[in-house]
Amino acid sequence: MDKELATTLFESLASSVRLDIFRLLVKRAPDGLVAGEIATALTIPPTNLSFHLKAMTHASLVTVTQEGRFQRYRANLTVMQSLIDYLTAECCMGQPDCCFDTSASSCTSTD
Amino acid sequence: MDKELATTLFESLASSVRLDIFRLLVKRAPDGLVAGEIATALTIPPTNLSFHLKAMTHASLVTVTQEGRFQRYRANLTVMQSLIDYLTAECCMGQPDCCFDTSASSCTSTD
DNA sequence: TTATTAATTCAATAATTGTTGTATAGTTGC
DNA sequence: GCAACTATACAACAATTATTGAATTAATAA
Repeated sequence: MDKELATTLFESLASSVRLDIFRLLVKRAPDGLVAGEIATALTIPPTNLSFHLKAMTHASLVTVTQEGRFQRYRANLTVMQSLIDYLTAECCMGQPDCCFDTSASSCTSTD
Repeated sequence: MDKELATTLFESLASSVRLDIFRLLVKRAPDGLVAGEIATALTIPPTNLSFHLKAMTHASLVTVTQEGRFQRYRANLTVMQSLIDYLTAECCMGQPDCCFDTSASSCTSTD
C-alpha cells in the first residue's frame, strides 16, 4: 500500500454516495450485486451510479464481472484490509500504545 | 463513529497534502508541530496550509493548542483508532475471515 | 430480425474544493 | 508604543468533482 493508492482509496470512501455503495456491497459479500440492484437499493440514477462505480473500480475498491447483460460488483475486501493495515501503521508510528499490532513491521513507512 | 464523521475523516485523508500533514504529525507524536514547522517541512504556502489545517481540525483529525503566537497541531490518534475500528467493522460484515476481530461487536453497523 | 433490457459514454451544467496574494488579528520583545 | 513575527481571514480565481438527460453499446428474448 503506497501513499498514492491510499489517497485514491480515501477519495473513494470520502463521498456519502460511494460509502453507501461500498457498505452495501460489503453487506452482500461475497456475491455482490449487479448495478441495477445497487441503483434500486440506494435510489441512485443509473448515470450517476455508473460514474461512482467507475471511480471505485478504478481505485480497486470494488471489482466488476460481466454476467450476461448485467455487471456484477463486489467489494474488494483484500484491498480494504490493506488500507486498514496502512492506517494502523500510520497510527502506530511514535505512538505504539494506540495500535492493534506493535510489531516493527507495522511501524515502517514506504511513502 | 457514525457515517458522517467517517466520511469527513476520509475527505480529510483524501488529499495528498493533508495526508502528508497527518503522517508528519503522527511521526512527531505526541508533541506535534507548530504551523510554521509544518509549512517548512512540507514546503506549503502558509495560507494553503491554514486552509488544510482548518479542514483537518474541523474534522477532528488533528487538535490545535495555542502557544504564545504559535499554533501547535497534533494528530488525533484516538479518532484515527476509531476510524480503523469503523473500517474493520465495515470489512467484517458478511466476511469475518477478512478481519482482525471477529467478535459480534465489530460486526454491527450504526449507519 | 426486432424489440426489450442493462449499463455505459457523452455532453452540458452545477457544485464543490484547492490555491494564491493581500490584508488583518494577535503575540512578543525592545 | 512600536516593530517584528506567526498565523489566519478574506477575496479572486483555478481546478476538480458531481449530477443529470440523451444517445450509444451490448446482450437477451420473442
